[in-house]
Amino acid sequence: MNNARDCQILSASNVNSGSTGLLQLIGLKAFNDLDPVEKERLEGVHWATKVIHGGRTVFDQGDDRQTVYVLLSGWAFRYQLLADGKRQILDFVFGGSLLGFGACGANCYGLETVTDCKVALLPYMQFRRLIGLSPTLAISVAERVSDSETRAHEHMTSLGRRAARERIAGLIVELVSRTTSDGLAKHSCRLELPITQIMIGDALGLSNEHVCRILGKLADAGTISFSRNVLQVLDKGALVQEAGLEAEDSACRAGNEFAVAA
Amino acid sequence: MNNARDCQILSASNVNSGSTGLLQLIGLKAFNDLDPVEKERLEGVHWATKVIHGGRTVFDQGDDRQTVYVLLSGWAFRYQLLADGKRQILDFVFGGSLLGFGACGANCYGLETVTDCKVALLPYMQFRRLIGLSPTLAISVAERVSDSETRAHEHMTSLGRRAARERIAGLIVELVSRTTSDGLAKHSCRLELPITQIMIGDALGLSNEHVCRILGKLADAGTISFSRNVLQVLDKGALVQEAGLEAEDSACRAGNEFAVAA
DNA sequence: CGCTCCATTGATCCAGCTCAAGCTAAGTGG
DNA sequence: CCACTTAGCTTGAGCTGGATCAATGGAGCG
Repeated sequence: MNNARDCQILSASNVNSGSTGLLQLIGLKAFNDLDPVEKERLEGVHWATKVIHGGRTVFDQGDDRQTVYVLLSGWAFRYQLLADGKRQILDFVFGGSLLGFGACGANCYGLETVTDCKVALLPYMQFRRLIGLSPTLAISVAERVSDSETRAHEHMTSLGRRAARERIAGLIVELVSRTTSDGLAKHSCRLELPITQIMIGDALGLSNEHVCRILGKLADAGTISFSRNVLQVLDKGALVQEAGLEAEDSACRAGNEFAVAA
Repeated sequence: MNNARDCQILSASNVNSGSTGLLQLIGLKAFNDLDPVEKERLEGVHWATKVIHGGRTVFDQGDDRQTVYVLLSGWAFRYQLLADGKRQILDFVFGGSLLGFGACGANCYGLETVTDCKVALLPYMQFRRLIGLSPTLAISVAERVSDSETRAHEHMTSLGRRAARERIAGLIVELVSRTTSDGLAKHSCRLELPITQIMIGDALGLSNEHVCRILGKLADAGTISFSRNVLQVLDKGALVQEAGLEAEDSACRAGNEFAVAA
């Protein structure tokens, strides 16, 4: 998906691969701007990397925090399960996401891969110590978490106050805008979404049957097509309108506008 | 509500009142453990404090970030509005909450006071610079945001996958456990909740009529009573069961278990 | 080839919404 | 002190969006 981005970052730098996770977190520019002391500290840490196959549970809700992951490539999702087996997908994550970090001692969500995923990882306590030594990293972490919180808030609003059709259109808009850098601008686009309708349902609080019906209706209307994991947005404007966005939310999209002018 | 806690913190310290916001953020213990350099930096910053009356909008969704607030006492809530006027309350906040912080340039939610609120505040850019100078503060911020994200995730799961009755019971359990230090333990308790049924509905994605009916049913069952802003939990066990919790979620409750052993 | 997972379509049902109306209580101004 | 207003609570009746149940049809895969 956005492996392209990873490769760029990797090829643009001459850092040893043990710092890949770090780079994903703070970005190449911030890394180059680091003061020498901090840079040395951060570079001294070796991040393990590993590939996890698709459809695997990386950790479960309730597990003790042992590891912090930075997703380098591939798709995964975070979820919570209820006693009766119902599942809520909290969000879909891909390149750059920080996973497994949190204030309390246990993970409050599970993580499952969708496609094969490359991850960088660090023992939790080591990561913890590291952010105490590097303000730049600490700020990046705060920002990552804040981004994710913002996404959670948008998602909550959809679940609580939007109809099924709006939720689905909204999710598509979100995924397109997060996975492509230019998808937002174009009238139409084509994009591989490795997720099932069941996952869409679990993310949006809908049954898979209903998701299917509504995707069908959106297709009938000529707004999108979605089959065999290939999504085509045929009419961006109509889709955004279906999502009930447009006016609002345009506010919070951009990345880190505030550089830290220390 | 938990003014008690504030007062404790204030009286236990001999710090000038300009640091109140800071103390709420990082806690008294962490403050005393600070290394001298960092402590001096943090103490050099004067936080303004101010009282905002109940029922006021502090900032709107979409407003530029200008100020970071730390809520010292009182109740408020964060919300998002849709084009058609529907409102989603993201969460209720009270003493200790960090508000208005985020990675993007504009606030993604609005903030409205419920009761009169005392807040400590700092210009956004100044706060930004400050966390760049103090890893301890940066970590606190990351943890605050992470706590809030965790709450958002729980809330999302309720909205997406739980029935109205479970959502309402769950919200009550959450509020009781967040506002009291011992309410969790007792079989029954009494507590002033300054929120309306309309707010409960907007938080849980329900109509106020439905909230009313279900509160009535929970009262009929002898689980709670709620009138004139006074909530009584009569049967804690039954309430928790109604919420469909118990097994899960016990995991993520405690505060900061990981001290930074640098 | 058979298994399993997912998508699709139809039929039925119900939780929660909407609309409507009356009630209570706290202001508020004369 | 009372009339009037306003905001929130309560209750009833009917409707509907989306769930549930059931059955069928691919499609990858061991």
